[in-house]
Amino acid sequence: MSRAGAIKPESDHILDRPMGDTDGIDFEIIELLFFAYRDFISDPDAILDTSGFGRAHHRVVHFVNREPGLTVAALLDTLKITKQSLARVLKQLIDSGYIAQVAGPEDRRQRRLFPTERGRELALALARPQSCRIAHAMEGLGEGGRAAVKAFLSGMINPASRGAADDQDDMMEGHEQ
Amino acid sequence: MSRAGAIKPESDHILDRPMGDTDGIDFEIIELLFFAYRDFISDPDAILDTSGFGRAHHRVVHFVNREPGLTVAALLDTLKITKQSLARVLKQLIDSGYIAQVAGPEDRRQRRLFPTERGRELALALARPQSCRIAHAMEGLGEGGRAAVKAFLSGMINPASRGAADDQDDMMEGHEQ
DNA sequence: AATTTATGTCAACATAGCTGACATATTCGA
DNA sequence: TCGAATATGTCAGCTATGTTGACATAAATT
Repeated sequence: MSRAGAIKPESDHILDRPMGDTDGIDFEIIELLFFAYRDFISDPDAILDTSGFGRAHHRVVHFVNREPGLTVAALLDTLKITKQSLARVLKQLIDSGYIAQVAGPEDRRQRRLFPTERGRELALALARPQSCRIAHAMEGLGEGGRAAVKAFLSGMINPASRGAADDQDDMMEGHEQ
Repeated sequence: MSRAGAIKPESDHILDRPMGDTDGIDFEIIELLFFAYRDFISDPDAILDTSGFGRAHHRVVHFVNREPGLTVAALLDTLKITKQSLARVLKQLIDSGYIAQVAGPEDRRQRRLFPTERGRELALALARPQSCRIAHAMEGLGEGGRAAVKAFLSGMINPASRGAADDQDDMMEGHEQ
């Protein structure tokens, strides 16, 4: 038994009872998600530290490798950041030879983004430990369990922000290409 | 040459084939986690924006409410940040009356952290939409599916960093009373 | 009494977001 | 054809949140 017994709240109305699963709130899953995601990104973070890049670079390299030829606008939409924010990391990735730009074949204002071999290797190196972690977390789950995990994660995503993860259902403004 | 010109790939060896589930890497779950977590924290973010706090405050308020009376050292260990980083947000939360400090009953060097009523309300308000999102993502899953989700998330967490989420198995150095 | 521990604090710095303003090339519409 | 809209780039500065390193203080430990 730990805490909270002997301390003396002064006048400030202090609460010493833990916020538990009263109120019908699922604190267990909330915290599991927090810790799971934190450790999930710690793997690539360790690699990135050695190469001088950060998480922002990771995301860019990842999505460019997943959808070569995507436009800057599409990438901004996926990442939900501003172009000024993207510009900083994208420039570094281009200058270091991880990503290349090609003027759009039809609309030459566009800069379509492609990975170089180097960029592909980086993306794979970053994804590998994450995939291992996922495989480990999945082991012991049957087909139904794996399906449940996917359904759960999909259900956590805002319907509007369905990005590259499942890109059927690409509502109205499909003015890309 | 202010901008990178009419770009042409020429010699730079560009890849135009998507990085797919070749290589045995589970990109689908990697991306589902990315989008799920991003939308998961967008709910509290929206609330925090209106109250002048950020994600860092959210985490502090959350864990202090989950374990009233925890020490600064314990909180640092859970959050895995430096004390200087914590100090900034903790000071604001104390000054605004969301969290109170009480000298430890046995070791008076400690500052044990407790939520005020105000702090409890904030923590609940932040947790509520997240819990709703989780409930929505879980609906349609049976008992087995929910268990699979928990097992999966637990399996994603580093064994060493088991924090408040499941605190059985609180290995050796249990000098935290 | 000396040391260690728990915490606080100052200063400087890095990353990665943001807004606002403006430039340039290209496409599109009147 | 010309002017407006679009896709992108860029400059400047701000904020939030993390980092290191150095040092201060009070309380516990030896």
